[in-house]
Amino acid sequence: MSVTADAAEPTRSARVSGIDKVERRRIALAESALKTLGELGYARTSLREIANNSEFTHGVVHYYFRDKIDLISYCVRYYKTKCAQRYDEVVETAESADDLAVGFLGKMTQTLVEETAMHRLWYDLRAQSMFEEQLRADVTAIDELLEQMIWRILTRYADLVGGSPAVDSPTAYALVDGLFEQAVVGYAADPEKVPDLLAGRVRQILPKLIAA
Amino acid sequence: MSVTADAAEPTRSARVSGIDKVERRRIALAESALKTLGELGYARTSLREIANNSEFTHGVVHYYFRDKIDLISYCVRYYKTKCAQRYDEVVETAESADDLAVGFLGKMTQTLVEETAMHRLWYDLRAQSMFEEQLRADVTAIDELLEQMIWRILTRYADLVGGSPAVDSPTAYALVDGLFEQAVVGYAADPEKVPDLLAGRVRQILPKLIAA
DNA sequence: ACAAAGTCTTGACGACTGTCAAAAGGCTGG
DNA sequence: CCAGCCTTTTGACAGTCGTCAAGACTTTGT
Repeated sequence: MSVTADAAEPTRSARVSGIDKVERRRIALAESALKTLGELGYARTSLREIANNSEFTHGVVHYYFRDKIDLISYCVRYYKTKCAQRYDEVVETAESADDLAVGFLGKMTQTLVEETAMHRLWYDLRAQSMFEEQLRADVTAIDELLEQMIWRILTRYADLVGGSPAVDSPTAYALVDGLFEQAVVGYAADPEKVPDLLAGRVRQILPKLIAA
Repeated sequence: MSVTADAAEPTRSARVSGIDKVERRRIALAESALKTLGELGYARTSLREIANNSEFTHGVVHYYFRDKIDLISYCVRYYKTKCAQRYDEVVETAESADDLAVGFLGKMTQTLVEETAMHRLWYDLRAQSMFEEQLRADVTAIDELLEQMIWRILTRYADLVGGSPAVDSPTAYALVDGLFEQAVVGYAADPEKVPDLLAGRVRQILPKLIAA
């Protein structure tokens, strides 16, 4: 569906080029919103703050999005299209278990460092979804995407190492995610060491998830 | 330090029985606040809402706590004294690896079911602490406590099984916590199956964390 | 070039927030 | 039993929030 907007639909009979323009505006808004959300977190981010940190006014936000949840929800869906295919290239090009492990861990620490804010926001939103029903659907959708991503890596790893996964897909995801979340939470306190610690720990765990 | 209050200190020359009374009031407020926080989450909980769901008025809250963060922070510290010793009895009384595993998993699923709201709040607060400095210290303190708790269980388990831990303490905690958080997040969607799934998964993982 | 549709700005609204101060009530020591 | 401190209530404040409407501006079809 590619980030379709069942949203505010501001223009009813949009011209052929207009619908693209609207979509572009929405994406621009979303990207700006994501920047602010990543810095302040869900709770402390207001629509006015989002508008302030962008080239738009707060009225525009409500013109392109029905309400706050609609915007956030759109942001989340937009974000997901970017995040879950992060390791796909590594999975496809790796020709040995070590290739895969090194590539995977490299990408992982890279995104931890370069997109810390976005990961913070993700864990924030997942927590918020426990209290706000309207976020639930989008959050679980992303969770499934991430789970599948980890599963692709693990099964490929098993292939290369000549074994098979010793745990099911949700378990594998929960374990890796636990390590990653720990790294995201602790990153602010020690940006130097945390990435390497994470890499080492995941590397240590990976083989344990494979059975001969 | 046992939930000491470097807080509002409302009464300066409190009578000997007065200081207890103040502390009791604080605890009552905190317990009521935790109930509301557990239901609504950190962001959506206001001081007035906390007061409404209690026998006190909103003025009293500010009489016993300097501000909102002071209250939340006190709640968190109060909560931690209850949560981290949950498995201690099991660890001490278990005489076989199976004893320990069964007891541990039992308590774990029990607290998942009976104190879901409190666990939701915990993951919410940990996420918030990434954005709100004032929560950071208390949150990491609890995290360390929980880590030590898991470590006690794992080392005891290793003893009983005649091996030694194959991962370090932070890793073990991150893995188990990942599984538990997954269960907490998913509990609302399927309260029937999630506890058993969690138990099964942890049981599957435990032996993998031990080296001969 | 004109009218219509789309886009954007601005200002306002009601509701809610954390915080505080003034005053009333209650308890205890003398 | 009264004075004085502790506790609580109540009402108000300044600020922020999401939302919306009225109008101005811009683009487009004809």
